[in-house]
Amino acid sequence: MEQNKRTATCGELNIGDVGKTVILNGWIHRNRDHGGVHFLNIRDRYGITQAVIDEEASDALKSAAGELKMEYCVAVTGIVRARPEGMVNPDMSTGAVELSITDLKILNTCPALPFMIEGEDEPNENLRLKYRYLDLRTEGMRKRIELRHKAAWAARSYLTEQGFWEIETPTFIKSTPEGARDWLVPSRINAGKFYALPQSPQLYKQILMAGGTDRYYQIARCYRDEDSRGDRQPEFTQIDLEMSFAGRDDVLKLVEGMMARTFKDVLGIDIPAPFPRLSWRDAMDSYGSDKPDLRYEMKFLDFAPFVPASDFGVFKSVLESGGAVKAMVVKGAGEAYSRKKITELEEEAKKRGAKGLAWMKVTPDGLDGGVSKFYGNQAGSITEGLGAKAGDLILLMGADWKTAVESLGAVRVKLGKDLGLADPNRFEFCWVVDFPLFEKNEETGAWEPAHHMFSMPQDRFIETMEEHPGEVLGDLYDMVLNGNELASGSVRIHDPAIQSRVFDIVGFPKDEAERRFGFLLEAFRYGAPPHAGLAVGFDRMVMVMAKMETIRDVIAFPKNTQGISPMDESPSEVDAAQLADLRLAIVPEEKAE
RNA sequence: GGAGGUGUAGCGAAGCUGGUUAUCGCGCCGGCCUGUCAAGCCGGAGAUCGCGGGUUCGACCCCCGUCACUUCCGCCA
Repeated sequence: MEQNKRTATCGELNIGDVGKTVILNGWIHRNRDHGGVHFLNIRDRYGITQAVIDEEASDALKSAAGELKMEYCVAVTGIVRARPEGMVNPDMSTGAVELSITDLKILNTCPALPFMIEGEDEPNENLRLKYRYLDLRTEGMRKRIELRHKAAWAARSYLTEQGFWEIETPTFIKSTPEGARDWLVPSRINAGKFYALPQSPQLYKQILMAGGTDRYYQIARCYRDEDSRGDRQPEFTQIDLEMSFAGRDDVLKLVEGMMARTFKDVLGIDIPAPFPRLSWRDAMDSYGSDKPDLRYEMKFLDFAPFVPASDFGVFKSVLESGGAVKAMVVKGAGEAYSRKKITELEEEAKKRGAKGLAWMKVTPDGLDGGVSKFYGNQAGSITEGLGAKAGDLILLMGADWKTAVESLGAVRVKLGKDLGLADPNRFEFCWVVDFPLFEKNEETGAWEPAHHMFSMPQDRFIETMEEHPGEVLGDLYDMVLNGNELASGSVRIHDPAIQSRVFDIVGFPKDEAERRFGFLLEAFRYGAPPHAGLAVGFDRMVMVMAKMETIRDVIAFPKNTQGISPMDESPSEVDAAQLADLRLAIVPEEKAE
């Protein structure tokens, strides 16, 4: 008798199953009691199936069904039957059939819900996080978690086929000065000493290369004690990889293949490779960002040629002091952008240090509004030079080069959003390469590593890099997708002599280097191979694939922006005995600095 | 560390320029209903308007402070 019944999922039943007796395990998604006939939508991970208790059902069954509330966990047994003529629901994958219930078992009950599963209104995020187990029952979360799994699976398959080994590296490590703050873990056995949680497996993967591993990857949890953002969590996941006897182009080619494979397997989308490459300088100069969104054009143009012949003093003095004047043409925005909306754009620019944002509109008769009175006499050559047409808005930014491009870049991003230029269905990858290796700290005047201290200067700079550190370009590369920095990597230094010179340039004391990561430098002395690698921000990648705005929506149990998990209320205080064990004491707030 | 936004029944929102019995939808509770699928109809309960202070005859509304959430800047190789 039992062999005639089988467990089915709520997503699989269709017209071919008519006549079968099946058991559905799931949750009461919707409950529609019509008095005579009673409909139940049973939901599980696979879908929703309508189950029916007919007028003719036994009183026992009817009264059991009367107990049901939303999200009760149930096992229903019944016979699959075709829905009556005209009752097929074309919006449901199982809409041609329904289950005529013969037996109903309540596996667990559920109180009134804090929010409805798949309700008309989305509850606020903190409530979703507090009841994440309910949120995970929604189709959206379920699909995103599935997508994440598939993306990890695709990456793993690809890298395995390419000869990579997945190797786990420690998550209790030595604190290293990498820029971001380390999370610290106190050691009980070695009281007074701390492990750090890794910001990335960087040092270990380089040591794996020294260990002859050749090709390593890891889907690695990383930890950074910095303020949260929509795309930043205190713990996050990277696809971390490293290759020996490889240079930049080997890594880029491999990762292009990995992206193509992942997008094909998960979304069925063909990603054309190779990806366009932009130098850091060109990316900044044309888009004002080292992670440009290439789904829309709006490249910056040089406005300097038009400055000398005008009386607009601001731009003149900018050029005299060695700055830049950049123009951006916003197609067809002349009408839509009132003074008020332009002020909003200006605010965006001011956040990045700009003093203002100049503008003018192109009309059939020339230039109008804003600074047009200074440039009207050059209207023809300006519109021609910038490729602007009647109806366009011209935005102008003058400042030192960095401030000019970065602030206009912020305006470009805001326009992209406001005007809906960023098509969510497009995926535009690019590489940004040739980053400067060193950056001057404006306050101290000291040279600092722009990325980290283990990245290789490009060959042509090595011999003389001490002379002009600011001009040295590194073998560094970022992968960018739709304005998101999705991956970052570099060719690493494997030569202790070069490493030592880099330490000198950034003023990193030898003895401290020895103390902090002497083990790595030591490893390099023992025939370490040249190597290069990269790490993909896995959460961000999945976020973009899922067309979400925040990585919290693609992480099963994220922290909120305050670093708190509303569900389990971590972080929490610990009791005195635990602290005593660790020989730690809490400094009262008023005494702390 | 800084700037902006939000906070009104379990949930999502409305509440105008200071005077309302604080409104609506969903959910919840009770009743009716043989075909719904966001079921429908009738009835009901449920709100110290985030918290504290102030101005005022009178505050959801104005002011000050504070807390929470959130976006952005700083920060984040």
